[in-house]
Amino acid sequence: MSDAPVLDLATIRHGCAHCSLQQLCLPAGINPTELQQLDDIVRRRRPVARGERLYRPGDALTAVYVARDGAFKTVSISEEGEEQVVGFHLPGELIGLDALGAGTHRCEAVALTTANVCEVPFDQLATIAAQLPSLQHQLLRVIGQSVGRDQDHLGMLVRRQAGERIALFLHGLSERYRNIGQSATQFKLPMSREDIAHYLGLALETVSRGFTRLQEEGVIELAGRRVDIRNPAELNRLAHSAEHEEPRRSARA
Amino acid sequence: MSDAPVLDLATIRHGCAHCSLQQLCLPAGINPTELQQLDDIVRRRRPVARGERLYRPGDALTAVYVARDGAFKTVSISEEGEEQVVGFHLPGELIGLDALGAGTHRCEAVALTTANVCEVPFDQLATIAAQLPSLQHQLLRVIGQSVGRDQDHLGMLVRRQAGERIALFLHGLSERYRNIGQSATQFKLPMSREDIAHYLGLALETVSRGFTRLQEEGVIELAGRRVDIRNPAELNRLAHSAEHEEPRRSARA
DNA sequence: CGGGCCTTTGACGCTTCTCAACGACAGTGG
DNA sequence: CCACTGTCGTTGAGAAGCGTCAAAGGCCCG
Repeated sequence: MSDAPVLDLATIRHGCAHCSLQQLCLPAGINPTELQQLDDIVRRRRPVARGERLYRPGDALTAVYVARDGAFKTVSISEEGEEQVVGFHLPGELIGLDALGAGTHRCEAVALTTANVCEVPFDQLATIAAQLPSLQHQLLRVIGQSVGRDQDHLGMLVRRQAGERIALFLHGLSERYRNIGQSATQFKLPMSREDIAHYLGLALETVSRGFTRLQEEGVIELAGRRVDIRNPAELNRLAHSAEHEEPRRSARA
Repeated sequence: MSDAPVLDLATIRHGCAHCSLQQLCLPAGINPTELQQLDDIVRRRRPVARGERLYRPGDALTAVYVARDGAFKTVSISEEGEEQVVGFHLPGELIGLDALGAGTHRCEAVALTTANVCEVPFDQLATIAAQLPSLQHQLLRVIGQSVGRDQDHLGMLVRRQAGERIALFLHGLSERYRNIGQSATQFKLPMSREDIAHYLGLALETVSRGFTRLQEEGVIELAGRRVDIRNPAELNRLAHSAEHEEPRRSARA
């Protein structure tokens, strides 16, 4: 009783003011006194276990969520029971916006790893956002960024072939890790090949083959879910230009 | 000079209070006195010609737009110059949210037909939304609906084959026309086959073949861009279940 | 009435899906 | 400590859907 896990308490006690994600999350750009108001409504939850859900399809919109660490996927289930992965969510990226339209969630949000999550009651967030222009502004910005990621996602799916989608996926993930201050070249994929397939609109075998091919070409090094990007320039090239083009002589020519 | 086109003036003078889209647009659910505040900032523009753009990629976010009639597409251009149609926008659906994240537009918004547009200066909208909780609420709702349409779009692209995507597209369009009080079974497509292809992630020839096939099966009647949905139940079935399944005996069995 | 754009249709090749089996790895229990 | 079992990932072979190229027909607008 007297000694709960040290790390958890430390994390939980720290408010937004001490959070390393502060500048990427809702608090970005709002001043200290305003921050306190936001902080007051944020609930910091105990770790969420891998596979746990923050909400399910049909649940009423009660809160939006942000992971402080770990990763989530949001999934919509088609009528035939097939999973469609709508998005992956790294620390600092808002989760739960799928309920903004109808007031109930369209997706479910599943933890891909053990994760610590901040829960922001939505009504209260809307209320104080109305009082704090900078928070309102930031809320819209964060929503907009989420829309932007969805559009990037769309861009991966339309008229791109498998290898290109996979390069784009790795490249995007790499950028997002860089953004939150982690290594952009070495990381562990929090999601399975199947999740990636359902995200990219491919068969999981195709994803696996694509990874293998990138490894054979020396672009990445794979060990299960560990990825090491050996040739970021080439990955970038594969992601942004047609694949059939022959490899360039020099990296930047 | 003294007599401008009658219809335009009539439309322009009518404020939100007299607009048939009132309940689908930003004013939904807000009271008459509040409506006036919103109305005061809305600029109603002269008709926009087919092919005209409301904004281009890189433009600063100055306003969001709603068509009162006509239709728009939002397009993002890939580095290779290929068009990707991000969305189609019917009357009452907000246009311009792609700039929420970064403050500059990612897409361009092109009129597919001659159209009348309301332009809502974004800063002013944010300001009065902070003062009017019901408007703030509705703004978030409308943004959420837009996110929802994007997710529906995503759902069309992932692991669905051509015929299914096309059925889904027609079905969704039909629903949206119904929503704005137009016929759900007979309408003129405002966009070209190529636009549809770029929206569905298919080759335009594949779209054309898909339409032809639906016509051969008696599901729709085609005459250029005029569509008549003869068998909505079957269209619905094609859109929501696997295509390979043999046709059902009765409509609801 | 002419021109250009949009749409349709055909034939062929390739990417990717499907089905199937095997291999790697981690957690579990003996 | 090791065998066991289930999940996950890899690899192979064959089929099929779709993209590509090509050409002709139709519609709208000037």
